[in-house]
Amino acid sequence: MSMRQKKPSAINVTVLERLRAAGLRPTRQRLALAKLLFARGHRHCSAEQLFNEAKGHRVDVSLATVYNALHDFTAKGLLREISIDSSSSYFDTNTGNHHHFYFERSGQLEDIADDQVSIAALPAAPGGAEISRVDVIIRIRA
Amino acid sequence: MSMRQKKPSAINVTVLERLRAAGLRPTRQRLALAKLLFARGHRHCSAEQLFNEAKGHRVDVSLATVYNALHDFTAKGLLREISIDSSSSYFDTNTGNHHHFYFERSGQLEDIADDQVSIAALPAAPGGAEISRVDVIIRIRA
DNA sequence: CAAGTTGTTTAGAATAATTCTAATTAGACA
DNA sequence: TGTCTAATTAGAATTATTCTAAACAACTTG
Repeated sequence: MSMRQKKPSAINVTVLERLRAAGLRPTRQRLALAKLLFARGHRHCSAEQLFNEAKGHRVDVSLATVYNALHDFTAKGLLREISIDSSSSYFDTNTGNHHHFYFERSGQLEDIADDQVSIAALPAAPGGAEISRVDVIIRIRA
Repeated sequence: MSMRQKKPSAINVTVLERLRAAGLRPTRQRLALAKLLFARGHRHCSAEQLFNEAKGHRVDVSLATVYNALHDFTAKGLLREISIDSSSSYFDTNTGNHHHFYFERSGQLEDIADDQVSIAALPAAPGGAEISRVDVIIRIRA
């Protein structure tokens, strides 16, 4: 009967279902992190950012768990990993086809819808190999 | 009169001139590294790779110097830095407009000439900001 | 619902890439 | 040549990330 016993809200249910559907055990930590990631619209997030956010929300997880969760989510297609800057990588909750603006000054990323960029004349992959994806990054200086 | 006294070859002269033109003091180490980088066609290279190559050629440089030189060369427009993989960055001797194939299996990069990829309908940068460059990376799985 | 199995979490150590520090060395130019 | 200043260096420090091995918790079965 304590306040600690949460009744499952809509967001909790959908997040839980997403984890299960992906074949990931919905543990406390994964649920909490997924909720932070997927609660509202799409977002870009580094491991460190998510870790700090979790701390802010009194979610007690280790940094190792954050890395594990991000990689597990990525492996199951719930996230997409982007590396623009060799100093750290970002995880994008938008896993569909799309591209990015990268603001060099702030290190921020912004999505560009797939249909905003049209690539004509993509060269064939050498040796008929399979293209796993095409990333377009538009770097903004100022 | 010793063998140690090298007479400047064509490549040495051009490399020396390139450094001077870029406003970089042509020190022994920078000359040796630039020679390795620019001797023949374009190439992609990590700091570690260049360091090992230097060792193989009995060029006695520290890893810190390799990093310094690569960053100095990049700052002066002699190289372009690319980060595809958050685990390490590559430096490309081709500083003109062009794009890349990235072979996920081997970690190798291959240039794609600018005219092989045509991007139509680039979105305007938010707030009229200046685009510093557009990178297209085609990832090859197999 | 108790026990067992397996997948997860964790703190902390370990690693890898890169940068920093402070002392030494060496181009440039008078 | 001597002086000035930038470049080099070894090694320590830092940062992002991964590993390790033990503790734990989710699912399953009895």
